[in-house]
Amino acid sequence: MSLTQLEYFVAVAENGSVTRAAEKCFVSQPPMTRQIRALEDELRAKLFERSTRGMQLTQEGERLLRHARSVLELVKATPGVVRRGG
Amino acid sequence: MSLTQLEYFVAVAENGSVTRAAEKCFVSQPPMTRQIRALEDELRAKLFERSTRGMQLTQEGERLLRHARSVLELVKATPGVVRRGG
DNA sequence: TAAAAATACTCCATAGGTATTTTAT
DNA sequence: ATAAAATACCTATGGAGTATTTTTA
Repeated sequence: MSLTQLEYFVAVAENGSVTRAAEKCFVSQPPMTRQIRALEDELRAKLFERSTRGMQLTQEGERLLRHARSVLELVKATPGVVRRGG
Repeated sequence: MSLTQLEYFVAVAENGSVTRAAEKCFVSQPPMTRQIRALEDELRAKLFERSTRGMQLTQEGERLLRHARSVLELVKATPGVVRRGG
């Protein structure tokens, strides 16, 4: 698992679509699709239902979404923690 | 910042030495040295004092150590969160 | 002078890009 | 028929290895 995968995952969840998430993240669609699948493979969990309308979170995906946001928040706080304590 | 960098950083902090930390992590010493420096560069913080006796955490390093452990704990909990909720 | 970290370089794994195909509505 | 995801293939960035040099106690 990488922080990039968590970022991509949150973006797809928030946009309901790999295509739109990829635009927001300034990457192309295929790498983002691959990272999402790699994350699903590693966690042995189906995170989204796919359709031509986009990507719909599963129950497991919903749980990962909350958790991933916590991780990314913590990471984002790192520079402040290092200088000012936390 | 990457999870690997945080793992390497914690290993160096715990072992007081890049050389020993590298052995524990089954990587060689130069990559680990480089990742630690990259982390210092990105955070614009000196994390260790270097000497021939090894690496000694600075104040900023001490703060990062606590924080990095939190991040890695959270990441480690991910598979459980996804299946059983968290 | 001996230990540890730092550097130079090479190589390879993998992340990302473009083009295309598949799928589902 | 179309809009989205998935796949195939290629490229390039960066992470890791070996050999060596620099540093400092």
